[in-house]
Amino acid sequence: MKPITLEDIAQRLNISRSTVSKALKGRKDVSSKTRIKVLNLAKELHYVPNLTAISLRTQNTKTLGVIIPSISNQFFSKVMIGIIKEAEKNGYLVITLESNERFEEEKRQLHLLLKKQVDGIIISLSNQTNKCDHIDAVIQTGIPIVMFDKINKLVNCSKVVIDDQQAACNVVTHLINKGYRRIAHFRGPLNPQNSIDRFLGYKKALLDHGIEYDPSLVYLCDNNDDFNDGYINAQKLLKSQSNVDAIFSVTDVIAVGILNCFIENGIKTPNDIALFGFSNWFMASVITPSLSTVKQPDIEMGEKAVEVLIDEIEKTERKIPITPRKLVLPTSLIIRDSC
Amino acid sequence: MKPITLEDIAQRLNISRSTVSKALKGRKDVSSKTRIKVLNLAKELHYVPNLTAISLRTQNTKTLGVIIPSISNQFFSKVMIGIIKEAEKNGYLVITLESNERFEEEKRQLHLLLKKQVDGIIISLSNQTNKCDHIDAVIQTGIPIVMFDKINKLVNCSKVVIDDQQAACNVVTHLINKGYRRIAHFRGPLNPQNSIDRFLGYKKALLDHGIEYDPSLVYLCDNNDDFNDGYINAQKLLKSQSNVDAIFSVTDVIAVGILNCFIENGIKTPNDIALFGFSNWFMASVITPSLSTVKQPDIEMGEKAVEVLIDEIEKTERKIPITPRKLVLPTSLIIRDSC
DNA sequence: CGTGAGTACGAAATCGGTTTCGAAAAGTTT
DNA sequence: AAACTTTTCGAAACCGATTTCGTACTCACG
Repeated sequence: MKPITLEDIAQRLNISRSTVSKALKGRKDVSSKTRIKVLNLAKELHYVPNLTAISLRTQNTKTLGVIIPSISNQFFSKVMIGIIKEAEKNGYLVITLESNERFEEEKRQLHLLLKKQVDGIIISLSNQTNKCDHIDAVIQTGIPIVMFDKINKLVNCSKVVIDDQQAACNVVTHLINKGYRRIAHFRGPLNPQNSIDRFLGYKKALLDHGIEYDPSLVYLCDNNDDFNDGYINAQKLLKSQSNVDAIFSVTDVIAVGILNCFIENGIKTPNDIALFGFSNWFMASVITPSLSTVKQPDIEMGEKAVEVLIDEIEKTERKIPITPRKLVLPTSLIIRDSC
Repeated sequence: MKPITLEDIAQRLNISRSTVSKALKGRKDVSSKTRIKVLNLAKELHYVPNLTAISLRTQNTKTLGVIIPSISNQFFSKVMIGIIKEAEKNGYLVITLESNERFEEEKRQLHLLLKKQVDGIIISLSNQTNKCDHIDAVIQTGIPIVMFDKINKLVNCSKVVIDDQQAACNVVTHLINKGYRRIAHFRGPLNPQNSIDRFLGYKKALLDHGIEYDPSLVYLCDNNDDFNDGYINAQKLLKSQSNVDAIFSVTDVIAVGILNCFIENGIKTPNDIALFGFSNWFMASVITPSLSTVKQPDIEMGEKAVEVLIDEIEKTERKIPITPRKLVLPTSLIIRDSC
């Protein structure tokens, strides 16, 4: 069951394979008579061009590489939907890798993708990543790379993000306007920019409203996606007797952990302590009480990242220099029963 | 920034590129003197072989294709983790596509992967898929294909599954042993085999214990992953006054929808109506009451699928005929507060 | 009828490797 | 020293396309 090649078609028609190639690509230095013969025979034999050969010749693979910290994370898997769909629409396929929040993996996988000669790369950094020499190295090679969500500000490449600081500030401002005053923050890991930004937004909102920032009200959740981190820190908060009346949680999953702890300890939400999440996880509307949260574009973020990336790939192919862009996508607050 | 080629190395050493190739591959018709010179220079220049050229010559791409119905589904994204990790371990990269539960998409994407010349394909069928001519066509081409979870029994290829019928039977048997008698089943879509099997397991358990099967106690949830389907059908159940004392739900997400409806209507679980889910969704242990469910291998299922697939790929390359296998992975019941 | 423009096609190079085969060079045996 | 084996290397074919360039041919026009 060998696939049909240009040569096969050429032989059957007693012409050269260059003519066959030109006929199929609609070049004009082929008579319409031969063109039609070629097209018909190609269809009849179910000719499918060998993409590997084309890649070797044209030096592009029509393949994109993606590295994300976690595949089973609801947000990232939604982004992947957008990436894959938009890529497919433009004739690209997507190779996915998972860094598992580890820097060394991320670095190794980046090399894998370069070796595989993908036309471009989309990446969201691991929590461990604080140096970006590996990203700079990619940029040096001339292969376009786009970062999204978990970015590093210092790297000179295109980025697709939300304004985490502004969104966080909006959340806390909303809580303050509702009358809450002792607002705790369950923050994410120390390293990632978006976790930092959400924390800074929290501080900024307090400052803007003349509320003193109290470091003892900030709880560190090392793993954004583990509700246990929320649960355990919520226990600490309850023990601390700190009179907190609201919590801004870095993610919805952490918020669910908090809520669980509150239910077990008879704390009523929002009456005793209000709660605000982040990400609009699809379960946020289902739990009791339903969780107020920040709606964050996910599929759209993937689509935009691909749009930017493909634009840069095409520019690179046409030797047009690329200038890094930063897309900031809008967020909005979803107010539910938890505050 | 052109990458280094064999030719580059050959020229600098004044030897031919065939010798360079042979030196790098450790062939024995190269003197150790030249071999060492080549290896050193290759390392010095950071030579990276061009995978596209190798693919063209060797006729394999070291790439696997995966088609799943939904990427953001917790189960499938876990399977993807296993697939990607195991593939990477064996020197393969993975292209992922999402059929979005649509037959036409699935068919089109299968063609995309063939065109891309992946070495093998892993697929979980969409809900719409009931004919498998497109799969048979792949088998005809000689490219190994492995189905997992949502399979079609009639297709003659390797499969990695759980015993849905047995697992469902175990669930309902457990409920019966606990004293429940009017057990409803919230079933999945009519088409998929696993949804059928869970339904059959439900019926079998009733039969085994002399409980009459009552079709009016079966509720159809067209979308496994939409808790609203559970919510709405739970409302119907409450209106029907059917005295149900337990529900076996086709998925945990549906079960959460049911639970939500019960909470709103003051129905206590498990006291008024017990509840049993399926899949061990990571939230199942967090909700109140925590949900009894079936623990189903996910990452492992992905790993096994890749193991089988790569074995078949290697056999195919060595012209060894492949005989389709069926791997049935074990499941277990997790008993929590909801029953 | 000769010349120039335009048309239609193929040979060959190219992409970057792998592999076969033949030949030169070195070493071994009689 | 002749004959034979082994080692070492390179030319060339190959994988399947694309693309440049040269040539043969047709046609129109002076």
